[in-house]
Amino acid sequence: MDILEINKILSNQLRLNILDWLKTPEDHFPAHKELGHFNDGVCVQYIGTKAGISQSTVSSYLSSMQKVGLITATRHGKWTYYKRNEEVIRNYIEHLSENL
Amino acid sequence: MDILEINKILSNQLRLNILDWLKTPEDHFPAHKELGHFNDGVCVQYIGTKAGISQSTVSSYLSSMQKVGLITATRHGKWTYYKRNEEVIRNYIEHLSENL
DNA sequence: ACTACATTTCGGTAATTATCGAAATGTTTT
DNA sequence: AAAACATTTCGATAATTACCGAAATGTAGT
Repeated sequence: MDILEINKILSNQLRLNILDWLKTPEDHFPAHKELGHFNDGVCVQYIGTKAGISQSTVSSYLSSMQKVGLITATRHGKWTYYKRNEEVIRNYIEHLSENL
Repeated sequence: MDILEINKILSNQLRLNILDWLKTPEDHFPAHKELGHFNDGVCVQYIGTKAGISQSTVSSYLSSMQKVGLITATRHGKWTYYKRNEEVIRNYIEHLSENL
């Protein structure tokens, strides 16, 4: 668990927003046409549109977030879906409680 | 409580170190000649020396940390002593638990 | 294996943060 | 109120991060 890296990721408002939106995808994104559910989260395109940033930027944000474990990626057909990794998030906070 | 600002401050290793050292000053700093205790924390000079950064840099770090409330400053004679503000730190973590 | 479309990677520039030394300012004690 | 010393503020430059558009790559269905 690289606390410093996670903190860096959490020091950007857009990335905080993304993490927040992913808590309740149904409140922030249209249901995906093909899947009709959010079991594996939300696809890159929807997140980028919502955030108002380019595909390349959102992709880079998401992969950095995935790298430290905050979110997980699942591929369904053409799309990659991202969702929160609640366990890692919980661990992170737990770690802060003990060490900050 | 400005979570984003606090996260930014916590995304620097040196500032994390400072916060850590201030948990047990007696383990990391010499007892101050004039005071002989750490009730109000540690002076800027000692922290800067320990961190290996210039006075201006450490001063800027400390004031940014104070600005968001993570530490408090107390002046004793010629020196300004800084110590952790445990309440704010606890609140921050509590806030993360509920909102991250 | 080609098309159509989604996603990622690759340079590139603008904005922010890191960090310094020097100058300015504050405090205590003469 | 001047000396001696501590601390903060003020530019300046190096390093990092924020983003973008274009090119490259991956995938599903012809």
